[in-house]
Amino acid sequence: METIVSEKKQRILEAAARLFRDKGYSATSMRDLAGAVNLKASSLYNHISSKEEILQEICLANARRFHEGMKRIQELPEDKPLARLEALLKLHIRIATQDVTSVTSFNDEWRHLSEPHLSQFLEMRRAYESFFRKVIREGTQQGIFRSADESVVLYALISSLRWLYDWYQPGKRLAPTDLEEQLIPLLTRGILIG
Amino acid sequence: METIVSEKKQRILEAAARLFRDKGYSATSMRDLAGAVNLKASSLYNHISSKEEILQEICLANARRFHEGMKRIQELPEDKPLARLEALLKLHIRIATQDVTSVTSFNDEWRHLSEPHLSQFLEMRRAYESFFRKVIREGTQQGIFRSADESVVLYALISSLRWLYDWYQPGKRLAPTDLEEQLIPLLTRGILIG
DNA sequence: ATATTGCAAACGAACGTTCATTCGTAAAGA
DNA sequence: TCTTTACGAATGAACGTTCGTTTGCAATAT
Repeated sequence: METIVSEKKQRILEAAARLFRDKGYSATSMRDLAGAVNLKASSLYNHISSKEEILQEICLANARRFHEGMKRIQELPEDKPLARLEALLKLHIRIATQDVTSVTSFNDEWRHLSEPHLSQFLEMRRAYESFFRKVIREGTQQGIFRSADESVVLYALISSLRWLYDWYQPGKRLAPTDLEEQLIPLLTRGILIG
Repeated sequence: METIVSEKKQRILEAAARLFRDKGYSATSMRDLAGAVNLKASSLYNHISSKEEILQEICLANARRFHEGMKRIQELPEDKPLARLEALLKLHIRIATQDVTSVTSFNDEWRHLSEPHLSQFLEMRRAYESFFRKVIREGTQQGIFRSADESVVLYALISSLRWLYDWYQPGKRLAPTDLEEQLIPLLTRGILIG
């Protein structure tokens, strides 16, 4: 039984994501990673071709998640910027809580990618941020959001969710839906008028 | 003319902070750092005793900044939680905009500290967060802040300022005071009642 | 039989750090 | 005034270690 990526490779990727989150990409050695999946370092290369390929796959997988989520949100009506914004926040929260460890690589470790993957990654992120910006701008133009510096609002919102990647522990205290209920009003009230 | 830390050492620390922000602590080599201050790697050791000492000093300097700021805020009256919260946010913004590069080490690279410095650092951070929590709790108890999960509010607020360390560029577009005027209402409206 | 997986051993490169030495300057001794 | 001593700062060479990765071969699974 073979999927696109073998079961063992998947286990390696998941262990790598956890190590990258805890120690960072550069401080994680292939021997560390091998130990985490009960292998020797050399055996890893039966399943992956390089350390950086691991990082690439993790970053790319998350980039795809955001991209697909964005496409779905783009189909929501343009005259309802609040619904679109809430959907964007929900998307963030869902991705972060579903795959806590690997999102850290997506957020912090991407810079260790080398070309051409670095440029590809940055382009995808730029596109995503650009859509996020558009939603904010539309809300402001329609008089629903307070007018404020677009970048400040964008980055404040995005990075207000970053603690999730570091500190959210699945199954403990708060379920993802609880988080949504707490966070989305907290964040949207800041920009909504009235 | 000698200060506690020599002028040259200060230049090394600043170059290190920039490199640590751009590449991370582990990915920054002593040869990288030496090149940034026009020296050879071996020459650095006339001014510092180890790579980790550099990280220690950067992290400790920022921890002190937060600690001192916190002490000043603790003197504000307890029955004005909003003023205290605003002061906390202002403190964050001021520190982040004044020393953009070194705060990144404080936020992201501290984990590469070894004992006993790691424990010392974590204890200082715990104390700071604990005060932040207290301010939030007081505001809620006094009926000024909406009641919500304390941790969610705390971390959402703190990490909503994290983009500053990554992306804020001093002198460009926004002055620190502009940032305060934009950000503080944006963040406080989320938790304020009415 | 053939392909997949695991491992010990080894590779060159890079790492942080140490060392002996050198250079320039400035104080101290004659 | 000239010489000696002292010292901070910089350097190239080298140290031991760890890095990511490759190779050859045995074990296992198909």
